[in-house]
Amino acid sequence: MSRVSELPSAAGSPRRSDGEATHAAILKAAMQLASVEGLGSLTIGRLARELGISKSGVFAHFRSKQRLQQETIAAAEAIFTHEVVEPALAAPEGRARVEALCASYLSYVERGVFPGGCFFAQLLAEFDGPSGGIHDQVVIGQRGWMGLVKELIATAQHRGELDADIEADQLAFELYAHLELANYLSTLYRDTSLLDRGRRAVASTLTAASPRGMRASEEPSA
Amino acid sequence: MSRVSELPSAAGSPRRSDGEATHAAILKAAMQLASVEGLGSLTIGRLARELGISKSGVFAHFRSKQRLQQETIAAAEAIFTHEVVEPALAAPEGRARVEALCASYLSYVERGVFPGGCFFAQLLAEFDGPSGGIHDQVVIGQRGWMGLVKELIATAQHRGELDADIEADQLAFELYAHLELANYLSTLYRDTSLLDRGRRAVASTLTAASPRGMRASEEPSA
DNA sequence: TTAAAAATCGCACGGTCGTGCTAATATGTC
DNA sequence: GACATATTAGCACGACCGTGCGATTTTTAA
Repeated sequence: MSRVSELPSAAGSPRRSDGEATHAAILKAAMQLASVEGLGSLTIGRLARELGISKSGVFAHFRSKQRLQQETIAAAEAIFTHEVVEPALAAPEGRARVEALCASYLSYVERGVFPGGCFFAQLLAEFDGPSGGIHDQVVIGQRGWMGLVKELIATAQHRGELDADIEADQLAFELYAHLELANYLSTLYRDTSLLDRGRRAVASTLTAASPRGMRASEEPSA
Repeated sequence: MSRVSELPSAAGSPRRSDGEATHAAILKAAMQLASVEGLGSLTIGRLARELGISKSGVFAHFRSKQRLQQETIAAAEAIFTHEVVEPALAAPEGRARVEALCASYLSYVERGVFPGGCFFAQLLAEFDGPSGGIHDQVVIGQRGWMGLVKELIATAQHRGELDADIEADQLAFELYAHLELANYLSTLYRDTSLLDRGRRAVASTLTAASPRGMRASEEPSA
């Protein structure tokens, strides 16, 4: 579970403890840098400079730049899962869990888990062009996120807590859109209060998706 | 009106016709490249290679890379205004104009006016960090767009075509969010049918924002 | 304690970047 | 047609990029 950075390397290499620490330190710096300036401006020389080690010292840990990028994404995924997905799954199944996921995402942006806002929103915009292997990795991650949102919505619908006549895909799109733009604007303007627009948008979208007959009172607890 | 690329150069230089043509060709290629791979990977050498002219030939037209970036953004703004804003302003004032703006934006993405989707969505994500002068230019452009959406909404509210109790800023945020995500996803998956999610999201948001008493029938013409 | 191997460094390579400088060439004006 | 000058090419520079290689240092297991 906690062994994240094990892409297919595995076998004949007993890692040394100091090496593992450096490896982790590099990935941490890489995630911060990439979340602010994008994976594209993630540079081996720059990481080395910032960490006070040599370029070769950094390079030796990933034997190509692509590998460094992949591991950075994987490490960020682990953090995202821990900071956003797991807290939401702790909420009771159904509509509450949908709300928890949205709240959890906005809080993750607000707390500055990554200094440049949501790590994956950055990726989404950066690799919309077919830029090789990274593009596919981004698509897979995106699909997973969208799938999760949709799944939680569908469950809420089965429980009668959201209008079952609304396509889950469509509702997922709308919630996702609010989360993303809240992230972008709050990052661009460096103003976390903009996240409240996202919160209100999520709330009003969910209100509009309440099952028929449960309307008229706009909010359950306002 | 059509003289776009006149940043403060103006005075003592009567441009020659061939030079002006090259200048325009460079900007065209620059916009295409930047919309697909971002302003960051806009490179003088690469532009030269693609256009079959020398690096110095490109460089001479903008006397710094920053200037090239600024002019590229300015040129893209002109196209955006022509392709999105002006058609919307041709629609009758009020709610219709709000709908026209959203439709016009999504159509602009769909038609592939820029090969990498919306030029400014790319910028929004790329310069969320404080990366110098370009950042400010992006903020200004963003503010202008958001202001336009908000203004059209406010007008529709004054005319009683949208619920005046909803904050115009909030409604603008929600519509904008749908447009942006539709752009991102359709670009990422290279599937323009994803834009229909945006269209439906816009429609349902506007329906939910209809003035009180005009509800119950979900769509005016469905 | 010693030996194997992992971690790190220093150095070098070819490539591309942005940017100057000078020289050749094309255009538009008188 | 000639002259001024805008345009473009050619070349060089220093900086940084990713990547390889050998030497050195540090950890760890026998």
